[in-house]
Amino acid sequence: MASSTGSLEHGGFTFTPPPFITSFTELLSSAGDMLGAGADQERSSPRGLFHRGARGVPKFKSAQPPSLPISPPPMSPSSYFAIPPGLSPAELLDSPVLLHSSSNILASPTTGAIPAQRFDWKKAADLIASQSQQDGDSRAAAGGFDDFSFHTATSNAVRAHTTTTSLPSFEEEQQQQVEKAAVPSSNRASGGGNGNTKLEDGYNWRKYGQKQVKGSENPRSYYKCTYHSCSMKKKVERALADGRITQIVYKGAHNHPKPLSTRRNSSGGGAAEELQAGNSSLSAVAAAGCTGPEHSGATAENSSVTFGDDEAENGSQRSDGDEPDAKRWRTARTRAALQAAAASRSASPGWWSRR
DNA sequence: GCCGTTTGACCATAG
DNA sequence: ACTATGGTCAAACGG
Repeated sequence: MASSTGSLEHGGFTFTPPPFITSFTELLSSAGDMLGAGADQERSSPRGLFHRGARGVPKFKSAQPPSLPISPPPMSPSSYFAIPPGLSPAELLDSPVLLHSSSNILASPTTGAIPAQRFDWKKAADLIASQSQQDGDSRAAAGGFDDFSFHTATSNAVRAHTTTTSLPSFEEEQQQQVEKAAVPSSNRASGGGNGNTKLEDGYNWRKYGQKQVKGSENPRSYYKCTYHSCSMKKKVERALADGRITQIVYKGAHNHPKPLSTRRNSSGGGAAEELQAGNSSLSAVAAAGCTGPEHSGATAENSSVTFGDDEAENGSQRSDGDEPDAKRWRTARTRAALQAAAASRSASPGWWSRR
């Protein structure tokens, strides 16, 4: 649905990208481009800004050179970000807004952690200004974002953005969100068995792979939502140096509400606690659709669901959280694995022939 | 024993 | 057909 590239609205807070921005990645890439990265785009991204993924669907590909920090446009952040009257900063902490910071974009992906206290707008502006000068690139002018603004909204849940310029792929079931973030490594899941896999978005994730991707010095981790039958996945790129997350790409959609955060996992506070403590950090959101992936069955087709509803849903959701589901899922998976193993022992092809 | 991460290998797709 | 690359799997490992 067209809304997948449309406005973001949450709790009276709306983000409407300009028509020329067909995806947040593009937006983010544009930021990099404006910093002079454009000339290196092809080099840093062998397959271009977007590369073709499976089934010919354009997939996100960051054009950001590995060492180039994502920076905000050289304009006053306040020009496109403002807290609507009646909306407290605390509420914003749970709103899927997009913010830029000097080296990252602050936002809430699906839940929205906005460590506002960590963000220094002036610093960001100064940085971008200096970088623009350094590059001598006129594209760094703020004009590119003139049409880019946050709007405060009053109520209506979803204002489906009926732009007709959305990419077909975004109209399909899969939604991808790209986040650029800077997350203190101390907040990250601490390897081993008890890592907090909730990260900051309130969902439970299980890491199922890691790769060193071409064109980036940062390893990319692959996560799946542990919720039973949820197809949501995300890719997280983390800086080797400090462990900060440099990019998060969401793929798919949650088919369940956000799990309750009242339960603490073995590693300490849950996502909610982290958020409230303000030391978590997912920073940017770039929802490919106006619905967050957390919406039940939120496909691009039925994305006219409200974030507000989601929040309400989260507050009153059933008590069986996702942990049991995760366990069930795990158990089922283990069982399946055992069965497969048994089968392979009797038959012959190994696990590698599963496909 | 449970549960999540790590890691090497395999597969799919694009060029 | 071949190569490069990204995505996924699952055994091994560790807390």
